[in-house]
Amino acid sequence: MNTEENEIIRVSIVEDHDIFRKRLTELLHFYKHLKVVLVANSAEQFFEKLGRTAEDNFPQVILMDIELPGASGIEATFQLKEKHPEVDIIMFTVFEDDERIFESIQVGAAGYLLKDTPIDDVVNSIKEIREGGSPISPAIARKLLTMVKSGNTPDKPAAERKEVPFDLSPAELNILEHVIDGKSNKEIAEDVFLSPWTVKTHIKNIYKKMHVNSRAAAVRLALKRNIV
Amino acid sequence: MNTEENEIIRVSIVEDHDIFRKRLTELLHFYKHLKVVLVANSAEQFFEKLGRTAEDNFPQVILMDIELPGASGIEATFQLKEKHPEVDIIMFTVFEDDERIFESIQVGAAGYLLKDTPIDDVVNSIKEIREGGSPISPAIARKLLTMVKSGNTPDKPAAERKEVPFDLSPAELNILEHVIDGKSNKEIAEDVFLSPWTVKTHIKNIYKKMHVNSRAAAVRLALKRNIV
DNA sequence: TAATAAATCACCCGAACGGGGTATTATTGA
DNA sequence: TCAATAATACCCCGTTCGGGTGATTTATTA
Repeated sequence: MNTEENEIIRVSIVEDHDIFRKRLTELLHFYKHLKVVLVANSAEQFFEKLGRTAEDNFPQVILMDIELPGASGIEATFQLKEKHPEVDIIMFTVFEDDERIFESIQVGAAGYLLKDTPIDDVVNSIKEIREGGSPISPAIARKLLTMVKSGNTPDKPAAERKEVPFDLSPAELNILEHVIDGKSNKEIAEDVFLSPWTVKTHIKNIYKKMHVNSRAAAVRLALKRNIV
Repeated sequence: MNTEENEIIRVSIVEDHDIFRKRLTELLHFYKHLKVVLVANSAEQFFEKLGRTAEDNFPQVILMDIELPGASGIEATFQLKEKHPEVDIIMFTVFEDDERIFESIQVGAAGYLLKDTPIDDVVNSIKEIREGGSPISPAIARKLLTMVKSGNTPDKPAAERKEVPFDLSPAELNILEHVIDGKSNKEIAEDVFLSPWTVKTHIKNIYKKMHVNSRAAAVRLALKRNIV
């Protein structure tokens, strides 16, 4: 779409495994149309460094490990996409985990590669994703096909996909449901036997966790992601 | 699963394009672990020949052209799977057609390959499908990924995705979408080039039609009923 | 046990919301 | 053609919301 032949693509690597991260960084340095602008070993460090990054050095493509200590790569991807939807994210994993593929797609990752993908393919994927593509390892593609066949799709059954995103507390989850029902804080307070102030506090915390700032947005997100 | 190293796999080809069919047949003959037991140029001929096939010569894997004259390859796959669910079917196509991918999967095809797939990959796919895999061309895998991302899944039939309850006017529908996006009246007004007062009036009318009295409730109803 | 985190309650403020009106134009359709 | 119906715009008023700040209590766990 927007890639000139010799444009330099700014790449970022988020990976906790020291050796893997170093080797990958070194390898990418051999490709002169790529520039590794930011390397982090955790989501926290990534965001911390990102905050100190100048606009013209902002990463365009991020290779994100799906298994990160602390905030997972999926959570990090979600947060990043909220703020910077224009950034392309490729998830990296050693696993062919069903759930995580869909989760990654849902939070906005466009690509999904196994860690043993040959470096040339990784580099091609970076280019491809910049052009609007969705690079994906063949092994994962097959998995995906199987999932689609069995109807195990993300928008579908709530029953089969049970986990709770945004790690909302039980109380928060409960209150969120009331919000979805269109109730006011006062009404909710009466229902759950809490002070309206407390309900309000909970809702503020829910907003923070979900990265929204209104009831409508919270309802939409909650329903879209089936957390009710 | 059930493949011994030197088992001979019986393969069938259903393809109306004469030259392509012949070339493919010839190519497969070079692989001694494959045996082309049945070649047809249409679904009708295929079933006709199949009826006269002895049990011990029954095809185990079928390479089926998706674009057949008369009954399509999808229709043929459906019928064949009814009678012989144990047969593995790989759909062959020159197109990367969205609908057909899902249709093929739905009727029971396990693999989906582009016709320009290198012969070696075709042969590998035949082996793979016998082992319970789902061979798929990378280009198609990407398409599939995009489809899953956009939620354009076959399980949500196109029909029920479209209906518009509450007979909201186009303007109201438009504004409702903005509400679902969590926007304020003022923001919506700017987006749709209307006065905030007008937006408010519209929203009040939307509430009346939907029998709700808050944004959150409207969002929930709209999403539950797929108005958007 | 000491430090931390989570849950609860409280207050202020400005902005946005929802509900009740009224009025002016099209547009249409009987 | 004339009446009904949208669509548009505006006002008032009381309520609710969202954000910021901070206190107290209760697990939790390091």
